[in-house]
This record gives sequence, structure tokens and C-alpha cells, in this order.
Amino acid sequence: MRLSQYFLPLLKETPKEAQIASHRLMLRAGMVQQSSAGIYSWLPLGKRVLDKIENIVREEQNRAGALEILMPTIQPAELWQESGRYDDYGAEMLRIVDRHDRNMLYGPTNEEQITDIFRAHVRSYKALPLNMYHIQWKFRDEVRPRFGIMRGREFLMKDAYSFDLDGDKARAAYNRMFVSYLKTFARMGLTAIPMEADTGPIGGDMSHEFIILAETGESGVFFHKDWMNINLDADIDYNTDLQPFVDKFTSLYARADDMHDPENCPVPSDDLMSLRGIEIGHIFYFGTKYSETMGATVSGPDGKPVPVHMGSYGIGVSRLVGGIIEASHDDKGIIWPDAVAPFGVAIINLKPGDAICDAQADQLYQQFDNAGLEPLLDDRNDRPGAKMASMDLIGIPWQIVVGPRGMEHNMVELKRRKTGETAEMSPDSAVTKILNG
RNA sequence: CGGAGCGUAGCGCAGCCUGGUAGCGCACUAUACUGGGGGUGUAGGGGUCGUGGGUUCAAAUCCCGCCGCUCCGACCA
Repeated sequence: MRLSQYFLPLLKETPKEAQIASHRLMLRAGMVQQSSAGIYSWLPLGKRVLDKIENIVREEQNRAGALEILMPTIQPAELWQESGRYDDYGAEMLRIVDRHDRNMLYGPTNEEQITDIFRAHVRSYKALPLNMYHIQWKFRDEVRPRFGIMRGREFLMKDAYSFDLDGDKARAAYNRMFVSYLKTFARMGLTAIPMEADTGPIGGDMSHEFIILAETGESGVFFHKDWMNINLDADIDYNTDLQPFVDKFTSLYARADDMHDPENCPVPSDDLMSLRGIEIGHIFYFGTKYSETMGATVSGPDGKPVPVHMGSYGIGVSRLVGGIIEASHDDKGIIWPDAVAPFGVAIINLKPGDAICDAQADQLYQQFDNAGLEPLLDDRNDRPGAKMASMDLIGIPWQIVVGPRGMEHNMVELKRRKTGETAEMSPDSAVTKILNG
């Protein structure tokens, strides 16, 4: 992409409403524009990041055996009346009446919808296990939206729903999602710690919030210090028993403040980390709550009808954009992890119109483009300082500066955004270095 | 939903108290110089002062209503 042909409305000054880093930087970097309280338009740069995150989530869900579907944003009230949640949900549910006077709602989640799909088509236990997910916009009419995209009213979420014959098999489904979440977040450059969460009326130990560490996190988190050294690189075969792997992770203490009791904490205070975090995912098993009320049963091996055991697994896709920024930025701007960066490399042509600089910048652009690295070429006629500050702000992982001074002896400057390190080298060396990570 | 604020040019703000020609910085347009970390000069464009009503000879300014947005708290992916 050439910057001269792009839409990147950068702000030099911070809009006063933005208090936390991610909100401030997303506005300044021209990623989003607020439409109304807690509702945002995604501009080209923001949309690119959102798509990157969404695709990582999608790939890992598919890898774990979940099947992608797409359910509607607008749902009929009848389904929610069946489950009893139409009355329970309260004012956070946005209710809509259509022209025929039918009660509809903008979905805050999709348990009812998926259960309706399941019960319409699945009759036998032989069709199990089944796990289906979608990535869809949701709406919760928060009393007080805040922190920009992090706690908006409209948000993009991945939610998966598993169906199994009994609780043991449901645990296997739960474990697959547990593991896939660790892998998903690791791919985004995040350390996400699964924390025991309240299981509500179901009880048991099958609910975890996945929380990333960030100073501005909304909840306090407490965990064993060994969490900081855990290696997630293990290659996972989802067809094997994942319990030992899950046990390895859940054996270490980790709880958010609502579940943490300082009086009865098993971790000695010297080993206990107390930091802040942002919830980016939540998985839980809820048994037959919806299958019983909504009649989602299958014939078991003995021919008798059995309500299926379900679990649901959410990832806040749009929230992750803000979460990653909270976890990765400095006073100059965003520092995107490579996997979610909107562009892989920025080429700064310091002197557009100069034949040599133009030719070199174009050549680099072609090389990176061919390599699938999604280069962004700054070909605007602007001050050098302004260009560099822009690229720092939008956080492109690599920057290559092509200028007349360097080109006199065939050198460009390569900068790594994360470390701030710069080095002069030949254009070819720069390409090699970037392509090799 | 309790408490507290704020709405004046695209963004950040002053002006309001004490009513009398709507301002500043950045951004934008043109132009010249400049050019390796957010340059300088010159000349420009852009505002029904959130909105409706009231008071007044006169309202951005005073009074009342409404709308929108933000912050703290309670609540939440």
C-alpha cells in the first residue's frame, strides 16, 4: 500500500475523551472513529488489525476441530423466552420491534440460537461430538461504555458452542478449547493466563477466564510467579487426551480478584504475583441448562433421549485489538506484534521525486510485496521527522528509511520498532534480515 | 443507575463570572525557502458557539427544558 493512496487520518493531539493508552492510540493512529457511545467505525488501518486477529482465532478454532458458521445479529424474542433469558437479561439487551410488531433483539450472545440449530438437525449421539463457532458482532447496552473499543456496546466476538453426550465428553471438548486458546493468544504475542472463574449454579472446575497482563487492566489478578516462565510451544494433537496438558496449566494458582481470597491463598506471598489484567476470553461448561429448557436431546446408545451437555467459549476479537495495544506500546505509539501488525514493513522514502530514492523504494516495495509481507510505502512529500513519527505511532514492526544521503553509498536504515534499534545496511541485507525475522 | 463535568473551526483550547464586531495553537489551501526525528515565511479558507424556549435594545455569555459525550462508582466479553 502506498500511503499517498491510503486513508490514514492521524491525530497529532489526543482527543480529550481518550483516557487509556489503547483508546488514545487507536484514535491517534486513525484506526477507529467513534460513532456514538461505545460504538465505533473501523477505518482501514484498524480493520486490517481486526482481520488479522480474527483470522488467527479462526485458524486455531478450525485446528481444534470447531466448525465455522454464521448466526444472525438480530434474533427472535421467542427463543429467549424459551430459555427464560428474555426476562432475565435486563436492560443490557437491546430490544427491537419490527414492522409486524414482532419482538426481536440484537443478540448479546447466541446460546439460544445455536441450540435451536442443533435441535432442528441432530437426533443421534453418533453425530457427537460437535463444536460450532461463529465470529459475529454483538451488542450489549452497557450502562457505561468506556475505554474505547475495550468496553464498547457493539463488539466483535468469537463464540463457540460444544455439544456432547455426557459430562466427561464435555470435558474433553472443554480441554480442546482450553488448549486452543493458549495457542491462539500466544500466536498474537500475548501471555494469556487462564484463571479459575465462577462456575455459577453448575459448579465444578470448568470455567476459566483468559486474562492478559496490562497495567491498565480492569481487574486485579493473582497468580503463581512460575506462570511467567511457562512455555507454550508444545505441538498439540487434538485427538489425544489433553487432560495432562490442561492439568499442567491449571495446577498453578491463578485467579482474578473476585475469586481470590488472600486469607486462604495456597501460594506463599513470595511466590504470588499481584498484577492487573484484561479479560480477553472466557470458556465454560454449563451442562444441560439450555438443552433441557429448549429440548435439545439426542438418542443415546440405549435409544433413550438424553439432553446434550454444552459448553460455550468466547473470545473478544475487537477487545483484543485494544488489549494488545495495552500490552504493547510506548510513549511514541503502538508496537504491533508481527502476527497482527496491519503492515509487515514500512518503507519511508525520504525524498519522493528523487529518481534514485524512488527507484530503491519501489524495488523494496516489490520485493516485500512478492514475499507477502504487506509493505506500506510512505511516498508523501513530508518532513522526515513527521514520517518517522507516523510510522512509530502506527507501530509497524520494521521500518526501512530510504534517503538521498544513504543512497550515495547504497545504504538504507533499518529499524526494529520493538527495540528501537537502527542499523545502516545495503537494501539487500535489509530485505534478508526482515524476511528471516 | 447514583455522583461530577463538558459541548465554541477537523483536533486541542480561550472567551462566559461582569451581555455589545467570535479568538488562539495545530491541521487544511496556495506559494517560496527548506529537507535524516513532528521546519520557517507570506497569503488564504473554514464557526447557525449542541438544541429548543425565555429575559434583554442586544445572548457564546444570564435563566429554564431537552439532547449528546466524558469521568468516578456500582456492573460487565
